[in-house]
Amino acid sequence: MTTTTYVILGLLALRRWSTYELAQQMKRSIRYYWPRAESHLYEEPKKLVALGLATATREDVGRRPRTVYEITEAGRGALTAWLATPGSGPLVEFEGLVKVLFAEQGTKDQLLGTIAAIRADAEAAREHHAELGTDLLVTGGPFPERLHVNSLVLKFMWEQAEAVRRWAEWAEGVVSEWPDTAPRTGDQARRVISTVTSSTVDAPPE
Amino acid sequence: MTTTTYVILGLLALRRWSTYELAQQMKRSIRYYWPRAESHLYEEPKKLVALGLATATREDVGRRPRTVYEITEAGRGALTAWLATPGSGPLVEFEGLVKVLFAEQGTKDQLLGTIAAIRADAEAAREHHAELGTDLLVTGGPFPERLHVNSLVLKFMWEQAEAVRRWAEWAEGVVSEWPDTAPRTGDQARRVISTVTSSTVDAPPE
DNA sequence: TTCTTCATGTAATTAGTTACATGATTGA
DNA sequence: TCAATCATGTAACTAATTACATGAAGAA
Repeated sequence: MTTTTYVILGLLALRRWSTYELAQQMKRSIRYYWPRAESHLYEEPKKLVALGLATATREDVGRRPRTVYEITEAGRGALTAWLATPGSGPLVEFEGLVKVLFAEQGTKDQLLGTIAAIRADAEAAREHHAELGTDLLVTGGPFPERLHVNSLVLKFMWEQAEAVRRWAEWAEGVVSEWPDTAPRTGDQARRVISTVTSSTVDAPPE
Repeated sequence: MTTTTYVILGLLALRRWSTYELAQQMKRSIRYYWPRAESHLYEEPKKLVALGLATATREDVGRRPRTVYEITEAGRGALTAWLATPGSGPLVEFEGLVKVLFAEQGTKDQLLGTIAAIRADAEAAREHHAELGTDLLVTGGPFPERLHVNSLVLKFMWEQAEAVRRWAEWAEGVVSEWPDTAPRTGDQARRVISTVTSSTVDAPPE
């Protein structure tokens, strides 16, 4: 049982889904904090069936079969048990930031390009979350009775995207004042770092 | 060549390292945005050598051999070329948030425990970044001439951790007012969501 | 001397990805 | 009726992890 398996199990606790529907639902928001390849999702629920936590039903669409999954009582028990231990904190993989770290090996334009891409990315994510929010407000979404938990998650995602966007905007300003990316004595860098170390006790900046 | 390979290559551009030193350096900060198992780092530089981007030197410590790697000119070229294309945006994997999403399948205490763990995690990360910052200010770090790029990266990491911490604090307040985690009509949730959707044009909240 | 921690890897396993394949449906 | 897209998977591959092993150095 991986976290991915429990994600499927959690969705199955809400209703029965075909695998394709599960994949679509993941696209809607979960993939932003639990990203998995679509094709992988066709494999995962089989584990649940093998463990007796879900049942699979073969249905026919034309001549073509599809599989619909349903949670069992044992499945609900396993899900509740899993919720008892706090999960791991956010794990971030950020290639763009690696490129910022080694920016002196490249040109200033390359660095500005890297930061601009980060910003565009963050803006797109923020837009997506805002649209999802609008949909939840207007239609209530597929599970209107779950708005209370959905709002917690949505707010988190939006704040994350916004934090990235703000950083990128700030970094663009800083870097654009540099003559190039060459090593230098770090007077400005010192000021930046001291805002970080001191704001641990002070109020957040900006 | 994966991003991990380029991370090693980037470090080799700064000086020669033994594999153990590379692993230690990754622990210092890079693993917060490019996390890899320590043992994996012993395999990765071999690829660089095979491609002619680095050279390996066997040295002896007692009867025991160790490998020290050095970048080649071809390696510097490959690194610069890699910096030309903007990398991918932040990829987040956050099991804790999945547990928040399915919180109605568990108890209110479980949810509060999950959020508390997220907060503790974020506070620890923030502390680590602040300590790293202090070290950079006091000693200059191993590469004082690189303070300008290091400050960009450090600020990003700190802001991320702080955003998570703020969210967790806020979520604790919200959830503690709930009677339980059961599904409900979402008046409060609606207010939360509308701050998200509207603040896309307005100023950031709080 | 013994224990612990530092230092340096190897081997086995696995979770996950990319690439591919193909039937069903719908709109032009 | 043709093309595009929706829907449903399978197969092959690989990047990365966990678990293990062991020598060196320093502390008790």
